[in-house]
Amino acid sequence: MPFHVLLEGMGTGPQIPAHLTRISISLITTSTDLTNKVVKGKVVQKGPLVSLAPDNFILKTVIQEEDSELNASSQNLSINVVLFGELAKNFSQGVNQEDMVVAAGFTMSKSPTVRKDNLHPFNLLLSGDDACIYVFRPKPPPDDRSLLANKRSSTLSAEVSRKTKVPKYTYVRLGDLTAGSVFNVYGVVVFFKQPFKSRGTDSCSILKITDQSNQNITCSIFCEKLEDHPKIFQIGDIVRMHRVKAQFFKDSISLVNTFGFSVVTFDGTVGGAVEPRTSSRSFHFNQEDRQIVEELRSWASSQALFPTVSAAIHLSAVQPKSYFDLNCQLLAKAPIDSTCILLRVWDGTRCPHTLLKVNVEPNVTEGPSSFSKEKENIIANVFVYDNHLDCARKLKLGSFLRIYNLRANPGHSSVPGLTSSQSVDHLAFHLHGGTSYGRGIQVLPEDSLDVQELKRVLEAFPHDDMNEPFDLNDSALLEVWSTPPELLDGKAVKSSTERGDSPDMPLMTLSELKQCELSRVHHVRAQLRSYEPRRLHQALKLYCSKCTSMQEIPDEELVAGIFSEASSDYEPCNAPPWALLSAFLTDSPGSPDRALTLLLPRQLMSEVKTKGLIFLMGTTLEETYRLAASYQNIVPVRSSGREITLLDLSAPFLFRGRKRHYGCKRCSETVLRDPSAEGVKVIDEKVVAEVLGVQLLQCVLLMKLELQDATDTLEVFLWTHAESFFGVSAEDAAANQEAQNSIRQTMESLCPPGGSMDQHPWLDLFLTAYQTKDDVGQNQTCYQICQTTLIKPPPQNRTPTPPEPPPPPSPGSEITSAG
DNA sequence: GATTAGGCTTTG
Repeated sequence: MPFHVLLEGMGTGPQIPAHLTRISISLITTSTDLTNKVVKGKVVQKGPLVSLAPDNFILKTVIQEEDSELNASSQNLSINVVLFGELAKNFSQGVNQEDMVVAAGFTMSKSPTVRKDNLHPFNLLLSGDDACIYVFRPKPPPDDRSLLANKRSSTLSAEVSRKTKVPKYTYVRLGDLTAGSVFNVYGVVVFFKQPFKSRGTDSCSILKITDQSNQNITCSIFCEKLEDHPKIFQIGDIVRMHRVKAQFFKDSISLVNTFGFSVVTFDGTVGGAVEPRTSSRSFHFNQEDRQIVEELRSWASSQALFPTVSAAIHLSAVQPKSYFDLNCQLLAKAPIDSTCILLRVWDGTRCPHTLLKVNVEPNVTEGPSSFSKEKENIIANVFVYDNHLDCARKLKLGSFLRIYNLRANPGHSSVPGLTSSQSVDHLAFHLHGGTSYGRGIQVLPEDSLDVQELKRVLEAFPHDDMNEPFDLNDSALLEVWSTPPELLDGKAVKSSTERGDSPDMPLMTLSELKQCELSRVHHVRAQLRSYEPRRLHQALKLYCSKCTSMQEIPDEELVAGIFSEASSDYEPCNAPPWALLSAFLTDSPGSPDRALTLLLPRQLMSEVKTKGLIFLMGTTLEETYRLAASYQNIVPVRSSGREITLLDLSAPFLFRGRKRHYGCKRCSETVLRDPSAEGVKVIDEKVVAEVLGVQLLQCVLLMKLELQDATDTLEVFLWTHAESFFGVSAEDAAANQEAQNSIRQTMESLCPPGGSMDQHPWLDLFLTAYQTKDDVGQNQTCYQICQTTLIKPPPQNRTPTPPEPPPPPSPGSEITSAG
């Protein structure tokens, strides 16, 4: 188990093995022997958990060594730690900022961000079975002694509890409650009300729960903080509450939370994952709890306690005048008046009834003020009233919501702030004031099934380039970029731009731009002060248009490892009927004999070198590269059992000349099939990907530039328009030296190394602005270069750059580097 | 170790 919670001052429980010795972070160098070494430090920064593929995560954190007796110097006491896989997930869930941790089983790599973050020149990498994190926790209060467990990790808590004495919680059936006493209970939610502000100091949630004793018990939960309330999303959810007091009210027993109260919620779906939802920093959960949840689920499903059909429906199923729950994504919002906010949402389905259009001033709209026509047609306008305003204001654009007890209202007469007259059968949606019927809004967690389903549907909708240049969510983008720490926890907010429709877009200074509203294209003239990454290969990323994830190009070593592992695992296997198998032994010097196998699709054999494709098994990465010079398409394969399969998708699935093509691990379902399908004239990467069930990753360029004019400096991204900016495709840049040289020369001409700013040419650029928000609601504005094409001067015209800006260029296609 | 509310039969 790579992740342990240690309880301070306790002699029992997991311990750091005695053979491990601690070294100071400051002493880590390439020549340090890392065998059996650990480092200890306090978590001073914790980045978000970034999902690279299902069950493959990455997380970056910074730890700082605190005690000075170990330090040889006070230099380099803080170090970036990158965690992979399950460990990253456990860390994300179980470790908080300020926690003291010990890392073991790490490897090192050079820190690419050392110049920027001034941290240790190396990063610690924690991946694989040897990697391990120990977390120190203060001794728990007597009441919860030994009950610490890691959030959401039942196996972990089981591990911890086996080794420590656990005074068990006992749970009482709802039929056995007696007034005046405090109990721990489990129950199935049959009714709930979102938390609302009470007249006292707290918010109040009302829920009604039941269990096998068939009692319906009303619970009033008072908590000051919203996050401490039960995280109930729907009827049928299961709650576990500790320390609730039973009391009589109106001839029946009800429950109220009391001191030390805690609550954990589970989805009620039979057979679903038992994932605890809670804000508790520590709680305990073991096999017995899992069993209780599963018993309650199956009991509830046999009882017809509530309609099996969820109250949540898609917009496509909405009936006028009905009440329903809606799972949706928030695209924009605008205040209407002091009692009403407009939320613009979609769920990717088309309502059969025409949706009401609402005209709102663009300058009061948060998010894009308009979308493409097609998208507008499926966006629902939701008017949110009164007590729900507080919650609505806090919602972040892009978040996934469940809106409870929404009313589909025909006509516009009841809609405030409208001037346009619209036909009465246009539907508007209202979340009325009050909390009856569970009315309210919940933000759905990203990992919920509802959100996963929503994302699937929304991704199928054609992307709206005009308004959403960033298909990728910003937090993933920022993470790929090793962004400054202040942005690391930034949550994604929908981005927006509009094409500037004025042919004479006014030029503005950078400082004016910073004051300016979003949702516009801006025209600036500036010099390039610096850029990142300095090494071009680091600017190349792989982007999946399906799941919109962005990832690094796997490094050579990793890929070579996959090849060598695959070739050493060779077993004799059967050729599929559509291919000829041809195997021979290779005895390249210095390596043991290996079987090298060619698999030739029969139909393509005659032209295998010209337009064909071969499957290759048993070669090293280097051999594959060499062979790729002679064959049009090479798909590396391996034996698995007696079958032939593709390699792990961390490796390229296809070599085409000097180009390598990668597939998305998350979105591909690979299968080995005959590529020589009838009617295919040219076999290219798209055809091969399609046949093999691979979701092709697109090679993209991503750079960060620092601009400067007389008034200010500004950091901007160059991404979606990078290829047209350089006039070079990212794919070419990945495969061909000439293309790389061209980009490098361009960057050097815009930002001459070692030159003074006088030698940096002035650039006319169009920029789009978009916004991210951090957890405390602070706005972060980001910029991207758009619609700007670099026009290179003819080579004979290599004169020094004029210090004065060039004359204004024609719009749309922009100039300019005179250097 | 007080207080809050104690579902609902909808409405802009």
